[in-house]
Amino acid sequence: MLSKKAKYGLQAIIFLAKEDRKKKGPIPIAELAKHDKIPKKFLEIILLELRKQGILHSKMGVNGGYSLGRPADLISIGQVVRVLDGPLAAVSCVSKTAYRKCDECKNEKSCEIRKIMKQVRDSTARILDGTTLADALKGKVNF
Amino acid sequence: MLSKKAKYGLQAIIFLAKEDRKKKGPIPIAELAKHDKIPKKFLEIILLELRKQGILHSKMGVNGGYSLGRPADLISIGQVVRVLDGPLAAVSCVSKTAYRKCDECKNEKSCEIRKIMKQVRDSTARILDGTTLADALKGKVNF
DNA sequence: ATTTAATCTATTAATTTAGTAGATTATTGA
DNA sequence: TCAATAATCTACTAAATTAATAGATTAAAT
Repeated sequence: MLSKKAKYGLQAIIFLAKEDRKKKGPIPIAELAKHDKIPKKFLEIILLELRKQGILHSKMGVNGGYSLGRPADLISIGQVVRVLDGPLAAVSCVSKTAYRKCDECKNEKSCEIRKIMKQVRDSTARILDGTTLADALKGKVNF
Repeated sequence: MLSKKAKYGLQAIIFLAKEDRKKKGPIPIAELAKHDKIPKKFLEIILLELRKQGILHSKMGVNGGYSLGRPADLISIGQVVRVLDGPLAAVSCVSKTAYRKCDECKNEKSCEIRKIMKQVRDSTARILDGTTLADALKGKVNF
Protein backbone atom coordinates (compact mmCIF):
# COMPACT_ATOMS: atom_id res chain seq x y z
CA MET A 1 0.00 0.00 0.00
CA LEU A 2 1.05 3.51 -0.81
CA SER A 3 1.26 5.54 2.42
CA LYS A 4 -0.72 8.75 2.81
CA LYS A 5 2.60 10.51 2.73
CA ALA A 6 3.40 9.22 -0.74
CA LYS A 7 -0.13 9.81 -1.95
CA TYR A 8 -0.16 13.39 -0.69
CA GLY A 9 3.28 13.93 -2.15
CA LEU A 10 2.19 12.66 -5.56
CA GLN A 11 -0.98 14.75 -5.52
CA ALA A 12 1.01 17.85 -4.68
CA ILE A 13 3.77 17.29 -7.21
CA ILE A 14 1.25 16.56 -9.96
CA PHE A 15 -0.44 19.85 -9.16
CA LEU A 16 2.93 21.57 -9.26
CA ALA A 17 3.62 20.00 -12.64
CA LYS A 18 0.32 21.33 -13.96
CA GLU A 19 1.07 24.82 -12.68
CA ASP A 20 4.57 24.56 -14.11
CA ARG A 21 3.06 23.93 -17.52
CA LYS A 22 1.13 27.14 -17.18
CA LYS A 23 4.38 28.98 -16.42
CA LYS A 24 3.18 29.82 -12.94
CA GLY A 25 5.76 30.82 -10.35
CA PRO A 26 6.25 29.00 -7.04
CA ILE A 27 3.13 27.82 -5.16
CA PRO A 28 2.95 28.21 -1.35
CA ILE A 29 2.40 25.11 0.77
CA ALA A 30 -0.84 26.61 2.06
CA GLU A 31 -2.27 26.70 -1.44
CA LEU A 32 -1.19 23.16 -2.27
CA ALA A 33 -2.59 21.92 1.04
CA LYS A 34 -5.89 23.64 0.44
CA HIS A 35 -6.19 22.47 -3.16
CA ASP A 36 -5.68 18.81 -2.32
CA LYS A 37 -7.09 18.88 1.21
CA ILE A 38 -3.84 17.82 2.79
CA PRO A 39 -2.94 18.73 6.42
CA LYS A 40 -0.60 21.66 5.91
CA LYS A 41 1.97 20.73 8.54
CA PHE A 42 2.18 17.21 7.19
CA LEU A 43 2.65 18.50 3.67
CA GLU A 44 5.51 20.68 4.89
CA ILE A 45 7.42 17.60 5.93
CA ILE A 46 6.69 15.87 2.65
CA LEU A 47 7.72 18.73 0.39
CA LEU A 48 10.85 19.32 2.42
CA GLU A 49 11.95 15.75 1.83
CA LEU A 50 11.35 16.08 -1.89
CA ARG A 51 13.29 19.32 -1.94
CA LYS A 52 16.21 17.79 -0.09
CA GLN A 53 16.40 15.18 -2.84
CA GLY A 54 16.42 17.88 -5.48
CA ILE A 55 13.05 16.88 -6.85
CA LEU A 56 11.47 20.14 -5.78
CA HIS A 57 12.77 23.66 -5.49
CA SER A 58 11.68 26.14 -2.86
CA LYS A 59 11.81 29.85 -2.32
CA MET A 60 11.26 31.53 1.03
CA GLY A 61 9.42 34.74 1.71
CA VAL A 62 6.90 36.80 -0.16
CA ASN A 63 5.98 35.30 -3.53
CA GLY A 64 7.81 32.18 -2.47
CA GLY A 65 6.66 28.60 -2.42
CA TYR A 66 7.44 25.35 -4.16
CA SER A 67 8.12 24.51 -7.79
CA LEU A 68 9.56 21.56 -9.70
CA GLY A 69 13.28 21.03 -9.18
CA ARG A 70 13.72 20.04 -12.84
CA PRO A 71 11.54 19.69 -15.93
CA ALA A 72 8.47 17.47 -15.56
CA ASP A 73 9.84 14.99 -18.09
CA LEU A 74 12.87 14.40 -15.88
CA ILE A 75 10.93 13.55 -12.72
CA SER A 76 9.65 9.98 -12.58
CA ILE A 77 6.91 8.67 -10.34
CA GLY A 78 9.40 6.08 -9.13
CA GLN A 79 11.75 8.76 -7.85
CA VAL A 80 8.97 10.41 -5.86
CA VAL A 81 7.69 7.15 -4.40
CA ARG A 82 11.16 6.04 -3.34
CA VAL A 83 11.84 9.29 -1.48
CA LEU A 84 8.55 9.14 0.40
CA ASP A 85 7.94 5.41 0.89
CA GLY A 86 11.37 3.89 0.46
CA PRO A 87 12.42 1.15 -1.96
CA LEU A 88 9.91 -0.36 -4.39
CA ALA A 89 11.02 -3.93 -3.69
CA ALA A 90 8.81 -6.13 -1.52
CA VAL A 91 11.89 -7.78 -0.05
CA SER A 92 15.13 -5.93 0.56
CA CYS A 93 17.23 -8.58 -1.20
CA VAL A 94 15.83 -7.58 -4.60
CA SER A 95 16.09 -3.83 -4.16
CA LYS A 96 18.42 -2.09 -6.62
CA THR A 97 18.52 1.19 -4.71
CA ALA A 98 18.65 -0.25 -1.17
CA TYR A 99 19.89 -3.84 -1.36
CA ARG A 100 20.17 -5.69 1.94
CA LYS A 101 20.33 -9.39 2.58
CA CYS A 102 17.18 -10.70 4.23
CA ASP A 103 17.76 -11.68 7.88
CA GLU A 104 16.09 -15.04 7.51
CA CYS A 105 17.73 -15.93 4.22
CA LYS A 106 20.29 -18.73 4.00
CA ASN A 107 21.10 -19.01 0.32
CA GLU A 108 19.80 -16.12 -1.71
CA LYS A 109 20.46 -17.81 -5.03
CA SER A 110 18.04 -20.64 -4.37
CA CYS A 111 15.34 -18.62 -2.61
CA GLU A 112 12.01 -19.11 -4.37
CA ILE A 113 10.43 -16.04 -2.75
CA ARG A 114 13.29 -13.92 -3.99
CA LYS A 115 12.92 -15.07 -7.59
CA ILE A 116 9.25 -14.16 -7.69
CA MET A 117 9.63 -10.88 -5.85
CA LYS A 118 12.43 -9.89 -8.19
CA GLN A 119 10.08 -10.16 -11.13
CA VAL A 120 7.52 -8.04 -9.30
CA ARG A 121 10.09 -5.41 -8.40
CA ASP A 122 11.42 -5.26 -11.94
CA SER A 123 8.02 -4.84 -13.54
CA THR A 124 7.01 -2.24 -10.96
CA ALA A 125 10.23 -0.32 -11.47
CA ARG A 126 9.81 -0.46 -15.25
CA ILE A 127 6.44 1.22 -14.90
CA LEU A 128 7.18 3.75 -12.17
CA ASP A 129 10.62 4.75 -13.41
CA GLY A 130 9.32 4.78 -16.96
CA THR A 131 6.53 7.21 -16.24
CA THR A 132 7.41 10.85 -15.70
CA LEU A 133 5.21 13.65 -14.42
CA ALA A 134 4.99 14.87 -18.01
CA ASP A 135 3.71 11.43 -19.10
CA ALA A 136 1.22 11.34 -16.25
CA LEU A 137 -0.27 14.68 -17.28
CA LYS A 138 -0.50 13.62 -20.91
CA GLY A 139 -2.40 10.57 -19.76
CA LYS A 140 0.29 8.66 -21.58
CA VAL A 141 0.28 4.97 -20.83
CA ASN A 142 3.64 3.39 -21.38
CA PHE A 143 2.98 -0.18 -20.31
CA MET B 1 7.22 -4.26 1.64
CA LEU B 2 6.17 -7.80 2.33
CA SER B 3 5.43 -8.15 6.06
CA LYS B 4 7.20 -10.75 8.16
CA LYS B 5 3.87 -12.48 8.40
CA ALA B 6 3.64 -12.94 4.64
CA LYS B 7 7.29 -13.88 4.38
CA TYR B 8 7.00 -16.48 7.13
CA GLY B 9 3.80 -17.77 5.57
CA LEU B 10 5.42 -18.15 2.17
CA GLN B 11 8.46 -19.87 3.63
CA ALA B 12 6.27 -22.32 5.49
CA ILE B 13 3.93 -23.07 2.60
CA ILE B 14 6.85 -23.59 0.23
CA PHE B 15 8.28 -26.08 2.69
CA LEU B 16 4.90 -27.78 2.88
CA ALA B 17 4.78 -27.96 -0.92
CA LYS B 18 8.19 -29.63 -0.95
CA GLU B 19 7.11 -32.18 1.64
CA ASP B 20 3.88 -32.72 -0.26
CA ARG B 21 5.89 -33.65 -3.33
CA LYS B 22 7.64 -36.30 -1.25
CA LYS B 23 4.24 -37.69 -0.24
CA LYS B 24 4.88 -36.82 3.38
CA GLY B 25 1.91 -36.60 5.72
CA PRO B 26 1.03 -33.48 7.73
CA ILE B 27 3.88 -31.49 9.30
CA PRO B 28 3.48 -30.09 12.84
CA ILE B 29 3.83 -26.33 13.37
CA ALA B 30 6.76 -26.98 15.68
CA GLU B 31 8.69 -28.62 12.87
CA LEU B 32 7.88 -25.87 10.36
CA ALA B 33 8.83 -23.22 12.91
CA LYS B 34 12.12 -24.90 13.65
CA HIS B 35 12.98 -25.50 10.01
CA ASP B 36 12.51 -21.87 8.99
CA LYS B 37 13.37 -20.27 12.34
CA ILE B 38 9.96 -18.71 12.75
CA PRO B 39 8.51 -17.88 16.21
CA LYS B 40 6.15 -20.80 16.78
CA LYS B 41 3.25 -18.86 18.28
CA PHE B 42 3.36 -16.35 15.45
CA LEU B 43 3.41 -19.13 12.88
CA GLU B 44 0.30 -20.61 14.52
CA ILE B 45 -1.63 -17.47 13.73
CA ILE B 46 -0.36 -17.40 10.18
CA LEU B 47 -1.15 -21.00 9.35
CA LEU B 48 -4.57 -20.73 10.92
CA GLU B 49 -5.44 -17.86 8.60
CA LEU B 50 -4.30 -19.83 5.59
CA ARG B 51 -6.33 -22.79 6.73
CA LYS B 52 -9.44 -20.69 7.23
CA GLN B 53 -9.12 -19.64 3.60
CA GLY B 54 -8.85 -23.26 2.50
CA ILE B 55 -5.27 -22.86 1.35
CA LEU B 56 -3.99 -25.22 4.03
CA HIS B 57 -5.46 -28.26 5.67
CA SER B 58 -4.86 -29.22 9.29
CA LYS B 59 -5.19 -32.26 11.43
CA MET B 60 -5.21 -32.22 15.22
CA GLY B 61 -3.59 -34.68 17.57
CA VAL B 62 -0.89 -37.28 17.23
CA ASN B 63 0.55 -37.48 13.73
CA GLY B 64 -1.32 -34.30 12.97
CA GLY B 65 -0.06 -31.05 11.53
CA TYR B 66 -0.45 -28.96 8.41
CA SER B 67 -0.56 -29.90 4.75
CA LEU B 68 -1.58 -28.20 1.50
CA GLY B 69 -5.31 -27.64 1.17
CA ARG B 70 -5.17 -28.42 -2.57
CA PRO B 71 -2.55 -29.45 -5.11
CA ALA B 72 0.51 -27.20 -5.34
CA ASP B 73 -0.35 -26.19 -8.88
CA LEU B 74 -3.66 -24.76 -7.67
CA ILE B 75 -2.17 -22.50 -4.99
CA SER B 76 -0.80 -19.24 -6.32
CA ILE B 77 1.62 -16.94 -4.54
CA GLY B 78 -0.94 -14.18 -5.03
CA GLN B 79 -3.54 -16.06 -3.03
CA VAL B 80 -1.16 -16.52 -0.12
CA VAL B 81 0.03 -12.92 -0.14
CA ARG B 82 -3.53 -11.56 -0.24
CA VAL B 83 -4.58 -13.62 2.79
CA LEU B 84 -1.61 -12.52 4.85
CA ASP B 85 -0.95 -8.96 3.67
CA GLY B 86 -4.23 -7.92 2.10
CA PRO B 87 -4.80 -6.64 -1.44
CA LEU B 88 -1.92 -6.31 -3.89
CA ALA B 89 -2.98 -2.86 -5.06
CA ALA B 90 -1.04 0.17 -3.84
CA VAL B 91 -4.25 2.19 -3.76
CA SER B 92 -7.61 0.70 -2.86
CA CYS B 93 -9.32 2.18 -5.92
CA VAL B 94 -7.46 -0.20 -8.24
CA SER B 95 -7.93 -3.35 -6.18
CA LYS B 96 -9.91 -6.11 -7.89
CA THR B 97 -10.42 -8.16 -4.72
CA ALA B 98 -11.02 -5.26 -2.31
CA TYR B 99 -12.07 -2.21 -4.29
CA ARG B 100 -12.79 0.93 -2.28
CA LYS B 101 -12.91 4.52 -3.43
CA CYS B 102 -9.99 6.55 -2.11
CA ASP B 103 -11.07 9.05 0.55
CA GLU B 104 -9.23 11.92 -1.06
CA CYS B 105 -10.36 11.14 -4.58
CA LYS B 106 -12.75 13.46 -6.42
CA ASN B 107 -13.00 12.01 -9.92
CA GLU B 108 -11.55 8.57 -10.18
CA LYS B 109 -11.62 8.52 -13.96
CA SER B 110 -9.23 11.42 -14.32
CA CYS B 111 -6.89 10.53 -11.44
CA GLU B 112 -3.32 10.29 -12.71
CA ILE B 113 -2.11 8.37 -9.67
CA ARG B 114 -4.83 5.80 -10.21
CA LYS B 115 -3.88 5.22 -13.84
CA ILE B 116 -0.28 4.49 -12.97
CA MET B 117 -1.05 2.38 -9.92
CA LYS B 118 -3.49 0.33 -11.94
CA GLN B 119 -0.73 -0.66 -14.29
CA VAL B 120 1.46 -1.62 -11.35
CA ARG B 121 -1.31 -3.67 -9.73
CA ASP B 122 -2.10 -5.45 -12.97
CA SER B 123 1.48 -6.42 -13.68
CA THR B 124 2.00 -7.52 -10.08
CA ALA B 125 -1.18 -9.58 -10.13
CA ARG B 126 -0.20 -11.16 -13.44
CA ILE B 127 3.03 -12.38 -11.87
CA LEU B 128 1.80 -13.40 -8.43
CA ASP B 129 -1.45 -14.99 -9.58
CA GLY B 130 0.35 -16.59 -12.49
CA THR B 131 2.92 -18.32 -10.32
CA THR B 132 1.83 -21.34 -8.32
CA LEU B 133 3.71 -23.17 -5.59
CA ALA B 134 4.42 -25.88 -8.16
CA ASP B 135 5.96 -23.28 -10.50
CA ALA B 136 8.00 -21.81 -7.66
CA LEU B 137 9.53 -25.20 -6.83
CA LYS B 138 10.30 -25.89 -10.47
CA GLY B 139 12.12 -22.58 -10.58
CA LYS B 140 9.80 -21.81 -13.43
CA VAL B 141 9.86 -18.19 -14.49
CA ASN B 142 6.63 -17.15 -16.17
CA PHE B 143 7.31 -13.48 -16.76
C1' DA C 1 9.64 47.20 9.61
C1' DT C 2 6.06 44.26 8.24
C1' DT C 3 4.33 40.51 5.87
C1' DT C 4 4.82 36.18 3.74
C1' DA C 5 6.38 31.74 3.57
C1' DA C 6 9.76 28.08 4.18
C1' DT C 7 12.50 25.66 7.81
C1' DC C 8 13.77 23.63 12.24
C1' DT C 9 12.95 21.31 16.65
C1' DA C 10 10.12 18.74 19.37
C1' DT C 11 6.19 16.10 20.65
C1' DT C 12 2.10 13.25 20.33
C1' DA C 13 -1.72 10.20 18.82
C1' DA C 14 -3.22 6.40 16.28
C1' DT C 15 -2.50 2.34 13.86
C1' DT C 16 -0.22 -1.66 12.45
C1' DT C 17 3.08 -5.23 13.08
C1' DA C 18 5.16 -8.69 15.58
C1' DG C 19 4.99 -11.40 19.04
C1' DT C 20 3.66 -13.97 23.93
C1' DA C 21 1.08 -16.66 27.45
C1' DG C 22 -1.96 -19.92 28.89
C1' DA C 23 -6.05 -22.63 28.64
C1' DT C 24 -8.90 -25.75 25.66
C1' DT C 25 -10.14 -29.21 22.30
C1' DA C 26 -9.38 -33.02 19.17
C1' DT C 27 -6.95 -37.28 17.84
C1' DT C 28 -4.37 -41.34 18.24
C1' DG C 29 -1.90 -45.17 19.99
C1' DA C 30 -0.91 -47.91 23.91
C1' DT D 1 -9.45 -45.06 29.11
C1' DC D 2 -5.36 -42.45 29.61
C1' DA D 3 -1.29 -40.14 28.18
C1' DA D 4 0.84 -37.77 24.64
C1' DT D 5 0.60 -34.84 20.72
C1' DA D 6 -0.77 -31.05 18.23
C1' DA D 7 -4.08 -27.64 16.60
C1' DT D 8 -7.25 -23.97 18.30
C1' DC D 9 -9.03 -20.19 21.08
C1' DT D 10 -8.85 -16.10 24.01
C1' DA D 11 -6.45 -12.44 25.55
C1' DC D 12 -2.85 -9.63 25.95
C1' DT D 13 1.60 -6.67 25.15
C1' DA D 14 5.61 -4.45 23.10
C1' DA D 15 7.69 -2.22 19.39
C1' DA D 16 7.66 0.17 15.29
C1' DT D 17 5.68 2.94 11.89
C1' DT D 18 2.49 6.31 10.25
C1' DA D 19 0.14 10.45 10.52
C1' DA D 20 0.04 14.11 12.23
C1' DT D 21 0.50 18.94 15.50
C1' DA D 22 2.70 23.04 17.89
C1' DG D 23 5.63 26.68 18.18
C1' DA D 24 9.82 29.11 17.30
C1' DT D 25 13.19 30.63 13.66
C1' DT D 26 15.04 32.22 9.31
C1' DA D 27 14.83 34.29 4.68
C1' DA D 28 13.00 37.34 1.18
C1' DA D 29 10.36 41.10 -0.67
C1' DT D 30 7.91 45.53 -0.59
